[in-house]
Amino acid sequence: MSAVLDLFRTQGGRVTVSRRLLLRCLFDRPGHRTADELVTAVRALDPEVHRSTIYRNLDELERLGVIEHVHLGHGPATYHLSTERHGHLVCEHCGTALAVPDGFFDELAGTALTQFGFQIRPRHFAVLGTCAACATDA
Amino acid sequence: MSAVLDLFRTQGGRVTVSRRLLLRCLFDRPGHRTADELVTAVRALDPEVHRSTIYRNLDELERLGVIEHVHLGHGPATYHLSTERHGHLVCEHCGTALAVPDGFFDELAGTALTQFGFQIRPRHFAVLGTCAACATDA
DNA sequence: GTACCTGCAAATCTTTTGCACGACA
DNA sequence: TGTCGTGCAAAAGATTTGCAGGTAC
Repeated sequence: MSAVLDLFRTQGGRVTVSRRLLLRCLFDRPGHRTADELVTAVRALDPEVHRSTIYRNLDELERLGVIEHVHLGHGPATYHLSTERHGHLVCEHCGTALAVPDGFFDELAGTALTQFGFQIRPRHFAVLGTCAACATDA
Repeated sequence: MSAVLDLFRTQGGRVTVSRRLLLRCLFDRPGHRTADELVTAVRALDPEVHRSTIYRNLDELERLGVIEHVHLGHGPATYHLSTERHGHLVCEHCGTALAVPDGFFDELAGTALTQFGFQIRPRHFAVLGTCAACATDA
C-alpha cells in the first residue's frame, strides 16, 4: 500500500487524505466494491471526502494499474485490486457471482487468437447464465 | 414480421402504430442498434412516437423473445433480432465489434458446466480485448 | 509558490415510472 | 366498452465536469 503512495508521488501526483483513505478501504477488505460502497467506507473514516473525489481517485488508481473495474451485470461497476485477478460467472436469476480461476478462459483466449488474431481480456465483463442451484429449481 | 404482430395479439397485447414502426426498423436494417438509434429511426417514420414508448416496446419484444439486448462495452445497450445470434469481440482501442459464430463459446460452456454446473449465456456481454490491427500498431 | 487536488453544484447520459388520456379489439 | 398502450413530465441511478478555493511538495 505504501508502494502505491510512492507510485502517486513518482507520477507527479500528490498523496492526500482522501487517497490514503481510499487505499486503506481497498486493501482492508478485498473483493468487489461498487463506487457507492467505497464512498460509504471512506466516509466512515472521514465524512468530508466527496463522492466525486472518490470517482476521480478510482479513475486515477485504475490508470496506474493498481485497481480494475469489472461489470458483474446491470448496475454499477465494481472495483477490485489488480492483484485479485479472476473472472466471474453471474447467475441471472439469483445474482450470485461465482469467481472462476484465471485459467478458466485460456481455451477461449487461444481460439480467439488463432481464429481472429484477437487478444481477449475476459475479465472485464462477467459471463451471465444460470447457476446450478437455479437450474435445478426450474 | 407479421408473425411478431400475431405474437402481440395472442399474448393479449395490441398492435399499434409505434409497435409496427419499431418492428419495421428492426427488420429493415438488421444489426445492433442502440435504443437512441431506434428512436431516431422510428421518428423518421412518425415523429409522434415517444422515447419511453420505444423503451417499453423494446422490453416487451425482449420478453416475447423477438429481440435481445447485448452490451458491447460501456455506453448504451444495443438491441438485435434473436435470429441474429452471435457473440462479440470488441476492441478496447478502436471500438470495432467483431461478430463471432455461435459455436465460439462451446468449449467455455462445457467447462463452465462440468466444473461449476453453470450454464453460460455468453452473448449478453461482449468480450473485450485488443484486435489484430491494434495489436500490431502497439 | 505553483501545480495539483478537492468540495460543491450542476450537468450528463441512459433508462424507468406515475399518471391521465386515447385507441385497439 | 374495457383494457392496454401512449405521450408527457419527471424521477431515477451512475457518473462526469466546471469552477473556485485549498493543500502537498
